[in-house]
Amino acid sequence: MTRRIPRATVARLPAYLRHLDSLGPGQQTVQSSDLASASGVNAAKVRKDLSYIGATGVRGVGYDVEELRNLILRRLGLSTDLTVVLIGAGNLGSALARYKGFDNRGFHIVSVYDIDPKRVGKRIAGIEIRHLDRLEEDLERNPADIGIIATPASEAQGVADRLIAAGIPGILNFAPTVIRVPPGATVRQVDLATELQILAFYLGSRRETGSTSSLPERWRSG
Amino acid sequence: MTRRIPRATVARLPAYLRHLDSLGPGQQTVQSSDLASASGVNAAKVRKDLSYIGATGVRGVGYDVEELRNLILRRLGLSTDLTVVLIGAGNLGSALARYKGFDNRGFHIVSVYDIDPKRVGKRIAGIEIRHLDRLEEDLERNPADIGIIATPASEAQGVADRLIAAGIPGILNFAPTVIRVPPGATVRQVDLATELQILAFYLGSRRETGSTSSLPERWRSG
DNA sequence: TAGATTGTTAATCGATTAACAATC
DNA sequence: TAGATTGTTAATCGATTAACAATC
Repeated sequence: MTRRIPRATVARLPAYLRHLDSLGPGQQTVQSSDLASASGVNAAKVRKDLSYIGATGVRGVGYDVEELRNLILRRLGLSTDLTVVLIGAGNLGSALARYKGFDNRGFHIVSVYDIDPKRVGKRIAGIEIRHLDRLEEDLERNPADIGIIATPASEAQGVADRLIAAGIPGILNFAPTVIRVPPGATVRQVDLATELQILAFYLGSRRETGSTSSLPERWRSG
Repeated sequence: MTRRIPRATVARLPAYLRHLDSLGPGQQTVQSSDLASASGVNAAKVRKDLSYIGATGVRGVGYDVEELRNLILRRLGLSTDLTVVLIGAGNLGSALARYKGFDNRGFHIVSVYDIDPKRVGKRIAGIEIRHLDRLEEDLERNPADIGIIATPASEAQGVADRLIAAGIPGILNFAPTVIRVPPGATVRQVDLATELQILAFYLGSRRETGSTSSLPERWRSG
């Protein structure tokens, strides 16, 4: 019954969810074409994605918004809230600790760790910064679902090893380095500078081909 | 000669670059297998990627580190530094303004904008926060290459429209909403909560299949 | 020459899309 | 019934990989 869900489909489900959340309470149904234009894909792909997760719509009508929303949440494993520990209370780590988009969507940062004595003991967004030495004992008492790494690159692999040894199955890594985890654990990598570098490539090719002049009138500069 | 470089290849070039940058000055050559293990892909794929950008190695030896580094930089359009404007000096925006990884890799944030009177006039990382009303006149005087959007979702599309009308060809969007740009312009989307949601899926399937017990000994918790 | 590693082919795999029958 | 939209097939496209000849 539940076939394997392709990676590319999983990566699009949050976008569908975001669109469903943006609809007013009056909107009881949604069409594949709506979801498609709201998430920048083809309508056929939306229907295929939804069929992978076992969603069924009504021909001539569309999909029930509430039902679809619940199904996506369930399939993503978000039926219950998840707890998160954050390692690294520097510049980026502090911003992540304060970021409202996590709590809003059911990800609760329960503790923040650092090794800098100037930071340990202070609070960010109401959460006390604890010394990284406490990580294992804390996690033994209160297991968490996800670890976010916002340390310098040099520390990232070591921190990841400790998180996984302490039973954390999933890591979101913001340090600009690839980290290795054993089978069964999962990492996702977000590298901010890499995003700009990829963007630079597409600007570069645009400049070379001189495609500025092919921009529609209203978009042209000057 | 220069064939089109596949999207997936472009997305991996920054990872190769990062590995080359991590090598000591003693390392004059690098093998496809090194690059592969450092960036989590197959060695054949590395060689294919490198052949797309026109890199040539020496059979039995490998690739020249310095030459390869320069070639990747050139192909990504990073031979010269790029200028960046940042819109939104809130929590995340401020962290991005202070993020050292941008400047280090040749992306210079030249100005920061906000509409909140409590923020306008203050400084982050030495850069004065200007009122968003000034955006167009500033960009006319000093064109920029990239705009980073770190506003609330509700403002993101409007800001993107203004950036593009003012001649900015590339946007990195951190607001949790899809933004549309005309052909010729490029957007990349980074949605922090989406990353956690995708991660949650893989934890979920792990829990269901009970694969904890298949983890190698040293990784098991407890 | 012997050993090593590239460069490329060909097979495979997975994702995307057009198109249309099914059916509300 | 007529109109609309799903669900799925089949074709296409693009990315990945094993394998090995080429060659330093």
